[in-house]
Amino acid sequence: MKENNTEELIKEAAIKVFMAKGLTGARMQEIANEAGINRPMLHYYFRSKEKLYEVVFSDALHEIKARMENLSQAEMPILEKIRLFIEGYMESAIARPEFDMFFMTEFHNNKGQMSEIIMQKKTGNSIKLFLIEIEKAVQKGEIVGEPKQIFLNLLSMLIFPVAGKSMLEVMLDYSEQDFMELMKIRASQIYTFFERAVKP
Amino acid sequence: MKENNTEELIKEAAIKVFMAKGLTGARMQEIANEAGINRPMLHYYFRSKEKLYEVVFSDALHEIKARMENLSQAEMPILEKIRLFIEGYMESAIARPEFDMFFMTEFHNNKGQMSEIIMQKKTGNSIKLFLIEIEKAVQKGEIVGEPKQIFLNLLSMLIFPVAGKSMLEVMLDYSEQDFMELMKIRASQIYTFFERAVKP
DNA sequence: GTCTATAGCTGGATAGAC
DNA sequence: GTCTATCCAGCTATAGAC
Repeated sequence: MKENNTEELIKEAAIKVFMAKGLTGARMQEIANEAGINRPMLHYYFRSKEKLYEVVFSDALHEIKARMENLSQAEMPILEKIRLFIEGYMESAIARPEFDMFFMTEFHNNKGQMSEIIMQKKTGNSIKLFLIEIEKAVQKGEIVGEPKQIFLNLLSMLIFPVAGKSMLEVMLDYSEQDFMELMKIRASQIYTFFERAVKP
Repeated sequence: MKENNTEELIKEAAIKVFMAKGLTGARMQEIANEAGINRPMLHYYFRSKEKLYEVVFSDALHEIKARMENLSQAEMPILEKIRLFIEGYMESAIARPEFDMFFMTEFHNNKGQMSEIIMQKKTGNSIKLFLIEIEKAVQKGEIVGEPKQIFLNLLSMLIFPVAGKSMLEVMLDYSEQDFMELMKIRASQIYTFFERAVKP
């Protein structure tokens, strides 16, 4: 049963290194060290660096997709839906804060390929659906503002502080702990801010 | 006078390639192609890949620093100061949208080194000063909210859409032009949204 | 200053013993 | 399945002619 164990060990190590350094920045030696094994083992289990990366990527995509699909389809006021979405997103983001920056980098370095993947897996649909719901709510007068822009504001407030963790820690002179304190209350803070900004 | 010309040509090409692929992802050959010269010329002018990167980095830092120091020190209502800051930031960001993502990546890959640079150049100070101004304004009752969080919301709305350009274009199925349309009206949209959210 | 040719190294991948 | 030794491609960097 050592198979599963080593394979899992490698994957965890690979997540850590690839998320931190990216595909080109990561070194197979570093992943091997992190996993406490030697380089040839990586190839034994995953054949090549690219293949290993693909596995890590596709696991992460699965989780990010779930994070984005947190919008309830039930009948309820738009602000209540958004409140639930914010809470779901932040909960997931606190558990795996590396993923936000990882995907921003992926899109940046690899726009074409990402576009194909998103189209295939229809991950973009849930986003567009969300936007449409906001448009309807604005038309009905439930909330006020320019739909695309307020949606962009919501996404920004959710994603940026998580993706920009390192940047903020340096700029604001925060420790990892200060940052986590900020994140814990963030869901409710975003909601309050957003609600004030869009309430008629 | 060909010196200046070629040197500038290389720098522009290097900005383009480094910003898109990062230090490890960029290839000297690609920079040479982009500049319309051959590889040895890059070394003739800048000695090494690292040195060339440092030049590009330090130019970009200079501009980003200016972008962040747009907060007027004159006596005026906090919301007016913020309005001017938003406008200044967006104007600069539209001219050089690559820089936002570049620095997020730099901080992410290189937190320790970035921390040293920021401390030396005191770029962090203007950020902290901004935060203090917001704290004062909240105390005086000019605006309402948790200072750190509303500041974070403002930064998010400014930086994320620019840094996440590629991500948003794919997710929302936007062309480069759709995106630019969105950005043009963004400064005033952010201000309106922010004002509604923090006005007592 | 600009080019061609080439040295030299880093790091991914594999052969083969155990 | 795991390790040591080794190969080889890709890339940075430089020597040297013009």
